[in-house]
Amino acid sequence: MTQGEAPPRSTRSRPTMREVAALAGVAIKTVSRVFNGVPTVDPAIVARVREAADQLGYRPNLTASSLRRGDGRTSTIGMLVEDAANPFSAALTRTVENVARERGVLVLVGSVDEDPARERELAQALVDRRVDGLVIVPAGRDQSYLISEQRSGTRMVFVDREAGLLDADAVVSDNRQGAVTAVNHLLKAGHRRIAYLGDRASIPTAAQRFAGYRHALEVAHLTYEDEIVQHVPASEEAAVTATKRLLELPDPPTALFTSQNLVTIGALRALRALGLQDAVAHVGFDDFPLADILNPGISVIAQNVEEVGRTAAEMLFRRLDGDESPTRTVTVPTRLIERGSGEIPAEGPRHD
Amino acid sequence: MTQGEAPPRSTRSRPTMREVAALAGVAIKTVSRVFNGVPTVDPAIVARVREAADQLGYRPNLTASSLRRGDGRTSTIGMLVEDAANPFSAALTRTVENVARERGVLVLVGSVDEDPARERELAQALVDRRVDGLVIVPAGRDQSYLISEQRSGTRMVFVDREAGLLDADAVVSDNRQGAVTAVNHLLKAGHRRIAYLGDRASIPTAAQRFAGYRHALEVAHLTYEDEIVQHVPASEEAAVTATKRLLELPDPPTALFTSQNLVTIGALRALRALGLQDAVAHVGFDDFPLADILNPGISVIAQNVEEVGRTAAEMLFRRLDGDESPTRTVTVPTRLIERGSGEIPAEGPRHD
DNA sequence: TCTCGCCAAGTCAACGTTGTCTCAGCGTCG
DNA sequence: CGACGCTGAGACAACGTTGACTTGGCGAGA
Repeated sequence: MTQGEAPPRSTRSRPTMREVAALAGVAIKTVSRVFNGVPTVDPAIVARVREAADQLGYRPNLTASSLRRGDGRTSTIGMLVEDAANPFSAALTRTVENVARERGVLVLVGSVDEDPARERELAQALVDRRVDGLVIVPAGRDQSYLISEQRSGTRMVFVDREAGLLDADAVVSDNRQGAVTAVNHLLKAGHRRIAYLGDRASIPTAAQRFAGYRHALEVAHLTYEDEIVQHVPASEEAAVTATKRLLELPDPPTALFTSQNLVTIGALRALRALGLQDAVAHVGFDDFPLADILNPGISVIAQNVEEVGRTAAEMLFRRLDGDESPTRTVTVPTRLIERGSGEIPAEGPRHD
Repeated sequence: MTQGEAPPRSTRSRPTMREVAALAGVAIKTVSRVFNGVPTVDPAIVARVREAADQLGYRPNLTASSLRRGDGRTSTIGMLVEDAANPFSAALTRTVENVARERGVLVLVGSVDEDPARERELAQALVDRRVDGLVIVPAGRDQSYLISEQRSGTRMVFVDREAGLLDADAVVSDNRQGAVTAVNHLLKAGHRRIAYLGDRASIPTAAQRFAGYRHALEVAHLTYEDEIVQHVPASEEAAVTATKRLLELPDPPTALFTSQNLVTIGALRALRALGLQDAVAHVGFDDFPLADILNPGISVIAQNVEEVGRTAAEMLFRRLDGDESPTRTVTVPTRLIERGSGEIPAEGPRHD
C-alpha cells in the first residue's frame, strides 16, 4: 500500500455553458450551437468558444441535454444478463456493446442471477434512468410489468429466451433443434441408452432442450426412461453428483447429453473422477473455452453467441430508428462441433 | 423466425409528476415529496398520489432529478475494462456491480481494447453522462487528461494498473511478487533454465511480472539469458509460435513461466502439440477455468480478482461519501496454486 | 378572544441545456 | 435611395424535478 501526496482536491464545480459563454463574450445559445455543430456560426466565434471551453475544461452535460431535447434520448441502453461474470453473458454484452459503440451509445449492465424480482428491479432502475432501449435475458416467465414502459416508448429486445405475457422482439438459439442434433449424433454412434442431464425444467431454454431430447428419442423409436433423466440446478457440484448417480445405476447409460454449460463441466469432472471419460460418450450444449484441449475433446452443440447478440442489438437500434413493423422472434441456428467425446461408440472405445 | 401480432404501438409519451399531481388533485411538489419519502405528508394524500401514479404508470425521471438536486448525483458509475468478454474483465465488472448494487448504483461498462485513444473517448463519454465515479483499467500510460475531471469532482479508482501522470487511487495485484513466487517454485523443483514468455513489455503489468522474473533469477545467482525470453502480443496464436520457438532451441528451457492468461493457454497448446506437457514444467500467471482438469493440471499464480474489484469499488464509494484522505495504491497479494505442471522436476517426469 | 407559532401543502425559480422566436445588420434590387 | 429578404446571434421559455420560501389553518397560551 503506497501513500499518495495529494491533499484534498478543490471540488470546484463543473463549468457550464453559461461560464463558457461569459468567457467567450457570446450568448449561451451560441455556445450550444457550437457544440452541436450548427454550421451558421461565424468561424471566428466558433474558435473563441472552443478556446474558452478548453480553458475551462468544459464538457457538455448530456443529462441536461437529453432532458431538454425533443426526443429525450440519452444515448444509453440497458442490458440485463444472467450474470456479467459468466462467459455467455460476457460475450453477449460485448457484442451488444460493439453495435452500440458505432452509434455512440453506452451500455448499462445488470446481473439478474435468475431472480425474477431482481430482473424487475433492475429493469425499473434502467427505465428510471431513461435508457433508450433494453436488451434483456429474462429470468422470470412474466414480463407484463414492462407493458406500460413499452407503451411509453421504451424499445426492448429479449435474448436467449422469449418474453412472457408481453409482445416483444426476441432473438433465441435453436435450442430444440440443437438438442435433437446432439441426440441424433449419439444415436449414430450406436447408443441406445442416452441420459439427459440438464438445468431445471422451469428454465425455458432447458425445457426446449429437453423437448428436443425426447423428440429425437421418439423418432428413433426408443422409449423414454425417467431413470436416466436428471434436472438439476445449474452448478458444477449438482451436476457432478447427478452424473455419478446416473453412472452407478445397475444399467448405466452409454452416452450423456448435458444441456447446459456448468452441467457439462460438472459431468465431465464426474466422468474423469470415475475414469469413464473414454468409455461414456458425451455431448454438451454450449461451447466453452478449452473444450478442445481436453482428452478426449468435448463435443458440443455451440450457440452462435456473437450472432445472437449482434442481431438483438441491431433489432433494437432499428426500432429506435423508427421501425414499427410487427414484433419478431429470430431463431439462430446452433452447430455441432465434433471433438471426440461425442464420437465414442456404444460398445466403448475402439481397441482395434 | 416467428411473426408477432402487435401493430405499431401508440407512443404515448411518458407521464410526468405534473400529470400525477393533476390526477391526484395535489401540487407537483407534493408528488415529489411522496416519491422522496418526505414524512410530513398526510397518509391519505400519500395513498391518493401513489394510486394516481400506479394508474398512469408513472416512473420518476432520475435524469431530471439528478439535474436539479444539489449534489447532481446520477447513481451511476462508469467502468472501463480491457474487454468485457474476457474472464478477468467480466469477473471484475461483476464484483464492482455487486458493491454498487447495495447502494442502488448502476454500472456503465465500456471495453477499451488496450487502445489509449479509445480509453479517452470512453472516459469522456462517461463523464458527459455525469457518472458519479469511474473505475478504470487503463490502457494508456498517461491519464493526465482526467485531471480536470478530477478537479471537477469526479472520483476515480484505477484497477490492475496505476494511473500515469495523475494522482489517483489504485488497486493492483502484486505482480512482481507473484512472478518471483512462480520462478522460485520452479527453482525449487530443480530448474535452472527457466524461460519467460509474456505480454509486450510496454504493458505495465507485464513489465512488473518480467521484473519479478529477473529478480528471482538474480537472487538465485542465475544469469539472465535473452535467448529464452519472449515478449509477444497477448494472443494464443502468438504464444503458440513463441513457445515452439523456445522449445526447439539447441539448449531448450526445462521450465516455462508464462506471464499472462492467453499466453499461458497458447503455451500449453504448444506443449501438448509437441508432446512435452509432462516433460517441461510450467507455471502461468492468472488462473483460468478448467486449469485443474487438464493433465497435468496447470499450476498458476492466481490473482484475487474478487478482492481487487471489491476493494476498488469500496474505495470509490468511500470517496463519494466524502473521504478526502491522500490517494493510495492498495496491493492485493497473489497465490500459488499447485496442480502438477509446476511441480515437474528438472530431470523430467519421475519414472520410479 | 387574540396573537403567535407550528406544520402541512403550495408557489416560484432554478438545475443545464435547446427549440422557437425575435432582432439587428447587411446586401440587393427596383 | 428605400424596402425587402436573408443571415447570424441573442432572448425567452421549457424539459421534469427539487430547494427555498410562502401561505393558510389550527391549537395553545396570555
